Amino acid sequence: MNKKRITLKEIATELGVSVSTVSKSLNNSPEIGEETKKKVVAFAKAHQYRTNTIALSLKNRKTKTIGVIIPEIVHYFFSNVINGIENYASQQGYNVIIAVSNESFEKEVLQMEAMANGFIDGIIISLAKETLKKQDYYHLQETMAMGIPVILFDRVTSNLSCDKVVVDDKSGAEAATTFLINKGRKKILLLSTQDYLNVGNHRTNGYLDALKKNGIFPDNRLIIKCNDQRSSEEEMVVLEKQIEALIDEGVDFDGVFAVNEIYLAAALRVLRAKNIKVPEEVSMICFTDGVISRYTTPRLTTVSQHAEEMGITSAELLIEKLEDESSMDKTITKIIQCSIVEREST
Amino acid sequence: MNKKRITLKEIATELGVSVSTVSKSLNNSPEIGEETKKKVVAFAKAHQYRTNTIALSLKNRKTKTIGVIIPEIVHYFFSNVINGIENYASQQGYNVIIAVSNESFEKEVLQMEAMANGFIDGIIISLAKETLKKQDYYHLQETMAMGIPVILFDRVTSNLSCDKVVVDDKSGAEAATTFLINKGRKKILLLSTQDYLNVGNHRTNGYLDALKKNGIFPDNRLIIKCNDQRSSEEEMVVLEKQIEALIDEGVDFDGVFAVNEIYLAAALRVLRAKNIKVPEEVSMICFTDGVISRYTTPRLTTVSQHAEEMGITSAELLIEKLEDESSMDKTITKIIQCSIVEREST
DNA sequence: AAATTCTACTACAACGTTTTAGTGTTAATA
DNA sequence: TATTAACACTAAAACGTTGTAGTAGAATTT
Repeated sequence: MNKKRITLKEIATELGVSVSTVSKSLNNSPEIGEETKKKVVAFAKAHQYRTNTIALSLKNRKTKTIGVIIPEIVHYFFSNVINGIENYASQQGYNVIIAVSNESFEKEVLQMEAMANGFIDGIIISLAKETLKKQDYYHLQETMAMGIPVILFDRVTSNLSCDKVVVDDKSGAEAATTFLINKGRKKILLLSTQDYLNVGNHRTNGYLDALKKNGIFPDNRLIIKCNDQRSSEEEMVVLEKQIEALIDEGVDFDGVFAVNEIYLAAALRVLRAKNIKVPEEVSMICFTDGVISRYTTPRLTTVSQHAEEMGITSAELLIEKLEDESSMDKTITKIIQCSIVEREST
Repeated sequence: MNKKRITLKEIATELGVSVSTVSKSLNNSPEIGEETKKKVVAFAKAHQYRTNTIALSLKNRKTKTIGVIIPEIVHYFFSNVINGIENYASQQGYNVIIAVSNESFEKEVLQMEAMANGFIDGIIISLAKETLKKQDYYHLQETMAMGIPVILFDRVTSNLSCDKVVVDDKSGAEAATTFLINKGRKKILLLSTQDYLNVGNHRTNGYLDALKKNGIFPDNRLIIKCNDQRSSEEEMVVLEKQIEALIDEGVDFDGVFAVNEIYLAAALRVLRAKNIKVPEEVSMICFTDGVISRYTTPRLTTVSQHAEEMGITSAELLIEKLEDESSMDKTITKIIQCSIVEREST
């Protein structure tokens, strides 16, 4: 029960030397004689001296801690990004503080302020849906003005001038759609989100481009834009009903492209209920290479966004900004390419 | 571009008063005259004064930050626990630092040391598989000896005397098994883990107890203990092969109880391939009320461990220890009851 | 008028480090 | 022998707060 950690001062008085001597000995400074150094180091080890990081931070104005704000943590993509960030950061001697905005603008602002006042050297953030809808970025501008570097990932905005890491959503969607077309599919159902989410927007554009390049005229009845509500459970029921209605109305399709695996899983459930064979009759592909895709029957072909790589890249960008003063001025946007993971649904 | 935050000292010289006057004014101390207070507060607001948390932490020896170490973050259960912790903590004005042990003993020790030397007031941890196998808890004892409160959750050990939050795994498993028995099933396949994971152990015992209480003699061929390897992808292939072999050998079963949803999803794939109807011919239930269970066909009936509640409870326990000195001596173990979420697989 | 109490402040130590600028010795150089 | 250099160390400031103790001057009491 040592309760209290020993300090430099205590070691100093105990050993009859000055505080500076102790500090320098422990930092192996050439100013101190070998004898003394040995003595101090031995004593420190024996008493389990651990340098007080807080005092250090106060002195250096660096905390070696980076803050991450994400919309959700129970989420395959975001938890993978965190994983990447945490991996790279801890390897570089940085701690990671996590905050969750829960897709709420207000909470995002609160969390951001808490962080900016707190222990962090820089922030990595993916914007909440509400923030994107509101287009209010004052809290971000404020922390940037305080000299705190901010990295935006995935959910970004062009209204902010800072480093960004994004997925090449459009070309990923184009590739996915083209993938289905190359399998001979022409009537491809798109399950997307509302347009204010740039993610959904880009993916829809990629889909349309792929059709155009292949001389297929888009059919509006085959484009469903899900109304992203808070409760995804209910959202799914609505989506399933929509797809069912489509089939009942006799709208025909031979492929499905969804902007996330949940939407595609919902579609798959409907098709199975209707006894439509996948992939024979309908070929399916989606964004988010998550857990669901691996455990449905058939397993889903997906577009992987390389979430972990995004995390690592974001952390790299931030830590470079933190360690190299001169990198503060320029802002970089890194684009992560998607890749298709083929499974049984195509 | 304010770059640097204003300090008390700067406000003081600017206003021609002392630093203490500024500090006291901002803390609304009665020692200071109303006039001066107003002046200081106005100036501070105008210059966006934000108190420096690090200096405060150094002074108070409190960081208002709690550390969480989990085996994995891309994991439905753990990310939900984090969610609970983060929610409660941020509501109580605490920050949350996350570290991932990746199921490795070595990394757990490293992370623990980093945290103990760092910015945290207390630690919430779920032990890595390797740690449980090794049964080496020195790093935990050491940080506890330093006076840092530690809360263990889910993956706990009786060798450590500290607060714990656990799921009632045994009775949850018993309830799940009984649930199948009540549906008229007698030959229930158990998919569990190696015994050194107390979690798997408890659940196996719950399963056996349920059988015994219902006068069913356990069949060893119906108990599969998966070898938990690093790569869960390969692990699944092995498990699927095992189940397939079982069926091919003519070992008959009419129910499956798995200790997590991945195992059950694997089983479901095999049954579908063999054209065995779920739930008509085989009734299925598993632990982990995660995303997979909601999107398979049929949806899986599960035992929910109330992960978020575990997180909240852990955070409550820790914060109480931090804020109330007198609570430091006694150690509490909180047991979270499971509950069954019935879906289509039973 | 002298003593006491308020009022409205200020000075300074402390939290635990690191770092810059010394300060005596002793050894080497001119 | 006087000067300089090297060595091994110490003192003190600084990082930004807060809280305790102290201090003028005014107001009140005796």
